[in-house]
Amino acid sequence: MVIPHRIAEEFRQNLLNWGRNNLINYPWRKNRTPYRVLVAEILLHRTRAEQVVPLYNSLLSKCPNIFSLAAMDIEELRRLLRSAGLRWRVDLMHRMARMIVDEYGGRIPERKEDLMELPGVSEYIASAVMCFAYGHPEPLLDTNTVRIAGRVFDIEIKDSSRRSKKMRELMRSLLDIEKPDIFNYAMIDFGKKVCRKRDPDCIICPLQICSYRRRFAGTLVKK
DNA sequence: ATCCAGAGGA
DNA sequence: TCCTCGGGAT
Repeated sequence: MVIPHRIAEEFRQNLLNWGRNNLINYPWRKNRTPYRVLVAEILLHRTRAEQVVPLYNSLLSKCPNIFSLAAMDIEELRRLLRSAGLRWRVDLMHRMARMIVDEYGGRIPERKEDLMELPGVSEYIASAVMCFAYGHPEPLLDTNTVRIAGRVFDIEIKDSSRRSKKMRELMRSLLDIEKPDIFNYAMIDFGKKVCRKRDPDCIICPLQICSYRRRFAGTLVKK
């Protein structure tokens, strides 16, 4: 699935323009050190962002850097993050912190291959750190961004599409090379606020080339 | 009941 | 290329 350059550019500019006034101001978007981005992305793993905010703040006050996280008592860490569920994720995060201290002297790797060697870190979290912390133009495939691409370009989306290489190349062709972080934030927030999974707000959608919109509008008229 | 800024294991 | 993990919000 190749998107014509002009269509991709139009999509890119429309999305960036929407993001200009609609990006959400999460705490992990303010001071984007590699450690803070990494911790946030792990907490955001299959967990709603609004639910992560208080946990992220309390975790960072307890563990302001990778060394304090690696030295943190595992039981205390489990208690701190209990309400987020996915308890095994806490153990992976702790193992990850110790590995970064032991093998990288406490510096978060800047190579994607190195990041993906860390426990609990795979394609998405590695790409997020590369983009948001280090400024590299990596596309992000998550539940929001894949859904948007599927609707806008009329591609059938399965749960496995997040790991699809073709979908990744499509997302890369849409990505804004100059502002990859803003583009990815805009994609995530647009998927959350407008192009929602349930009840998408097609009325205010600034993107004009979506086939899903036409189908949805049709059902609205019938009603 | 369904879904959530996915990753690990089979 | 399947499936499971998890508490919490809607």
